[in-house]
Amino acid sequence: MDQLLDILKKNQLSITEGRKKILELFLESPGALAHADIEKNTDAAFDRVTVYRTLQTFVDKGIIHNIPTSDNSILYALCKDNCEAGHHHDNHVHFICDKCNKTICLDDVTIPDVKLPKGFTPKHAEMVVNGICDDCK
Amino acid sequence: MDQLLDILKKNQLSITEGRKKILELFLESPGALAHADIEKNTDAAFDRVTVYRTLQTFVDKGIIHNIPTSDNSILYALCKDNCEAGHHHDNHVHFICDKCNKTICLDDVTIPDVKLPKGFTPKHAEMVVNGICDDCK
DNA sequence: GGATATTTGCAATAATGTTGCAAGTTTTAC
DNA sequence: GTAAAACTTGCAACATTATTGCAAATATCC
Repeated sequence: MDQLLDILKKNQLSITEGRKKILELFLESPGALAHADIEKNTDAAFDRVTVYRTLQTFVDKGIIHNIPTSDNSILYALCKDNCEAGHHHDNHVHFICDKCNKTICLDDVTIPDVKLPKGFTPKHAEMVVNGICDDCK
Repeated sequence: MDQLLDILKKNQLSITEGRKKILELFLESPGALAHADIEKNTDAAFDRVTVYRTLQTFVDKGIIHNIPTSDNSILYALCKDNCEAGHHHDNHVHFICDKCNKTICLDDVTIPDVKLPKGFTPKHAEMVVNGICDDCK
């Protein structure tokens, strides 16, 4: 309960119904959420625009991060505590289950470094693995 | 010139203006292309629908593959020769330059295996690295 | 509690992607 | 080479997804 307000306050965001509800969804969800999931789970209580803006705000503040997927749907997931605005520590692997279609943050699996060709300087890496998750095995 | 027809024939596709032109763009381009890039570079000579369908056909045949990006735009890039329908060998890292915004296939950099938690079975992995490319360094 | 700042919802608009179908093109078979 | 069959294209209509301006509503600050 307090965790919600805590996160919003720490990021200097006004406390509003929409932000509380949407953040709650993320805290409850084991995996990542798409915009559509959020609309569904809030019974369309909030305008689509509000959802878009809230998600964008959360991304800007580093509360959530987005996950690239092979089918190019937009997914968002909670960042770990040590994420700060503009400085995500989301260098973990994301797993998408082919069966239940859930996206799971594997917080303990860090993305390995790769050796790039000469002249290339890496800044950030993303890694997404598809397969069968623990629940569906 | 012949390379174009070769690829189309090998994949049992009819030779049409649209397919030739779009495939030519991929052969000429050093990096990945978005649907918008293709429309721009063909002077809108082909209907949007045709471009969508052509890209889909190429993906189905394994001529091109799509690349997940953090900003969830859809990018397509040529597959290496050994790609076959349904069996892409595109297990290489993609690099997106923060400066010139180009996406480059690092064909020689294979995606490393990661150790997943118990219960997770991997099927396929994607890896995208952001940074500065060889041209912009 | 009231002034200020922020957020929301609505409306309009833009961008993106999909489907059915008739017309046009390519391929195949003769 | 030609005609039939198969496939591809363009158009129109539609669906979905995302963005912006602005007035009304809400939250914050004092």
